[in-house]
Amino acid sequence: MLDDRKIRVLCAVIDSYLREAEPVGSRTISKEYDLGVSSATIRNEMSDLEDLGYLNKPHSSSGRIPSDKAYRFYVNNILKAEKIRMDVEKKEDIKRILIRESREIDELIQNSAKILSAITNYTAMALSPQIKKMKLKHIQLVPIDEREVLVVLVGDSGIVKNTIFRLDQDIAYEQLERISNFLNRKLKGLTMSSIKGVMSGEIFKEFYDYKSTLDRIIPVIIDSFERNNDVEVYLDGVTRIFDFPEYRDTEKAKSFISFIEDKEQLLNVLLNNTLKEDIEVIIGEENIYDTIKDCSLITATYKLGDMTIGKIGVIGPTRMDYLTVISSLKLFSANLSEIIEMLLKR
Amino acid sequence: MLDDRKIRVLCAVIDSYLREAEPVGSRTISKEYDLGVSSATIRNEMSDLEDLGYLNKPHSSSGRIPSDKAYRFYVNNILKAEKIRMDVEKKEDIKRILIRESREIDELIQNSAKILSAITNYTAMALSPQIKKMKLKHIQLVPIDEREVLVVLVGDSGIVKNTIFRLDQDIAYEQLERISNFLNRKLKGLTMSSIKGVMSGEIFKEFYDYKSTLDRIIPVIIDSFERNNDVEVYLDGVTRIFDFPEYRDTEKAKSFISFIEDKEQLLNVLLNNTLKEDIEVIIGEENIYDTIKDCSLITATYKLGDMTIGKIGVIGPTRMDYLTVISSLKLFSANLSEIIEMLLKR
DNA sequence: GTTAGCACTCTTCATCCTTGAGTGCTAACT
DNA sequence: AGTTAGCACTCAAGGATGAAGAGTGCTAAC
Repeated sequence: MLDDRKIRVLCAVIDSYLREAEPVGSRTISKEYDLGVSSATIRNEMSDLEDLGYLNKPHSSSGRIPSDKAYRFYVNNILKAEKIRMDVEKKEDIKRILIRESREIDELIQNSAKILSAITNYTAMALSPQIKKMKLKHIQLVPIDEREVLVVLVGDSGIVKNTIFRLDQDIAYEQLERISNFLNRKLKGLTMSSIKGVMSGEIFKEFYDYKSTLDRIIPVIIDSFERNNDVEVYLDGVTRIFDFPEYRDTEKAKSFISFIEDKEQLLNVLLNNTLKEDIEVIIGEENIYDTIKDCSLITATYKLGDMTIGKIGVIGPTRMDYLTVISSLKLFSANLSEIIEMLLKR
Repeated sequence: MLDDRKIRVLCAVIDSYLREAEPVGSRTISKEYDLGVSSATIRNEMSDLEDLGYLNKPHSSSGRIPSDKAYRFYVNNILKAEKIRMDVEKKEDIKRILIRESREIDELIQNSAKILSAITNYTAMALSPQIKKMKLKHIQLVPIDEREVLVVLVGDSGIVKNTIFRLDQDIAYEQLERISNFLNRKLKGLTMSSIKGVMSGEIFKEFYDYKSTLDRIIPVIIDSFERNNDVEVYLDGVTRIFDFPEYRDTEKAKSFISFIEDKEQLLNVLLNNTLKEDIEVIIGEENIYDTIKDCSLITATYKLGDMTIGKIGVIGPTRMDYLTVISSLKLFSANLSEIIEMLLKR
């Protein structure tokens, strides 16, 4: 579709624009990029590229800037093909820092966002592990007093969730103990999200003696999962957006930050998409929210074993250093998965 | 020190400037505030007020704007004296909403910040209850497997803190059980912060049989308090700062948001100060951080019983609607204390 | 197909001027 | 002695103008 020279011109425009944040003229390219043709030829090529939708002009006598389509082409065809390989040394450096600074998983995720933002100079965000995907390692009912019971759920990633609930009738300590043991036997090893189905089903039949008690406790436990949408989103470097000339305008900065501050939208954006690819790049208009249609969002997943349990990503103007961001993210993706596994076996 | 007319002029300047955000001229005052004197007289008064440090001029031929000293005078002498009384109806409205929307304490605090920001149009922040001030209601050691133990601490406000720790030696279930009971007996009712002292002291003597086990467990529990500085800060309406003309400038907005985003600084500011007054007003230069020397910060406390356990506040430009903010905060302070008590007795 | 050359477009920036709001001072008034 | 009117002066804000510069698109020649 695009011949070789058009691609080289396009890449030159992108490269220049990524660095300078100014519309790129034909003369700039002919002087600074060794394409072996004159500015007039490049002018013609750029005109073609504009017709094809890869370049835009802010006004009739200005240089060109890359369109979303250009960035998409760049990411899919130029970057994917070549040179994104991991800098092993850098990876290990970061790994060392992360391990040194992080004692718990949430702290690890938060530190990752911090370092990622520092490395890339963009706003970074990271999702804490999703508890619904965890396997249950232990469940315990702890009596606090005659009327209060604490349900403690421990996941295999060491994440703990607890809920206190009150009963309208006393429960004997031994009874709780037996229910605790029973639930443990039945539920241990299941993923948190599958527990719901099991709980409402067979358990009652198998453990009929305690039906009246279970009747009261189980809804509480299920409810605790229902409400358990509290995946934490860690942000770092929010104000870096101000460093980009495209956000000099207060209105734009405001709408960006409003978006970032809205946890719900942020979760939608981070969780909505497929999780199929390890690295996902969403460019400008591809975003589902209008407020960030001039932003690009790049996310990577991290895993526990072979299960994807969380995400880490970067958001910034579409004029983004895709190469650096993507390679940084690959590195974080790998590191996080490794460190989490390590933390758990510690 | 200030005669009556000077005070009236000063109040007029403040009133006008709070509303218009523009330097106030003598003519404006003589026309819009019924002081019964001509603009020339007001001009003389304003000149005096400038000499006394209550007014400033952005440039030699502009109107005056109030200084920090003026706002301080206004808050201390004008507002304190009169008209800050609680709008009981409004208080009850808000109380109803808060109760309806909040099931847990943390949710309550977060919702409070949200509503406070919506009411005042400033950035609101709220501190979750400080766990160190809580009384311990229950402590439980839950065995997860042979080498792992979960320590669960339940505070009297229902806040739960847990830490998993690993032992280098197996512990029998019954032994844990007995330690658990023992710790409960010993520590229940103490404030979290006083536990540290007790733990490292007498316990060993009284329970010598378990010394070897306690030796390993206790440091972990203490450590969990040490690290337990994780008071949550909830923010809401961060981007409202953009609505104020004094923050049109991107640099200013950036430094404000950088400050707000830095949890550590924020905690310092919120916790550093005395807690003596129910309502605390910090104006401009009185702030300890340079980045917010053109902001005012108004905070209120909320209590559990007679113990102050948290704070809620508002931050914005020194040109702030002190009256509205202070009366709103009084109302939230009262509501929060009442609702928390209610939630706990539920 | 490529290139040089040129007319044309459009933004940016500096300069200049006008306008208007506001002050400070002085002299007259009560 | 305090108050006021009047006036000269200052300064910021806004609009108009014009030159400079970057860039394009087209044409004609290579």
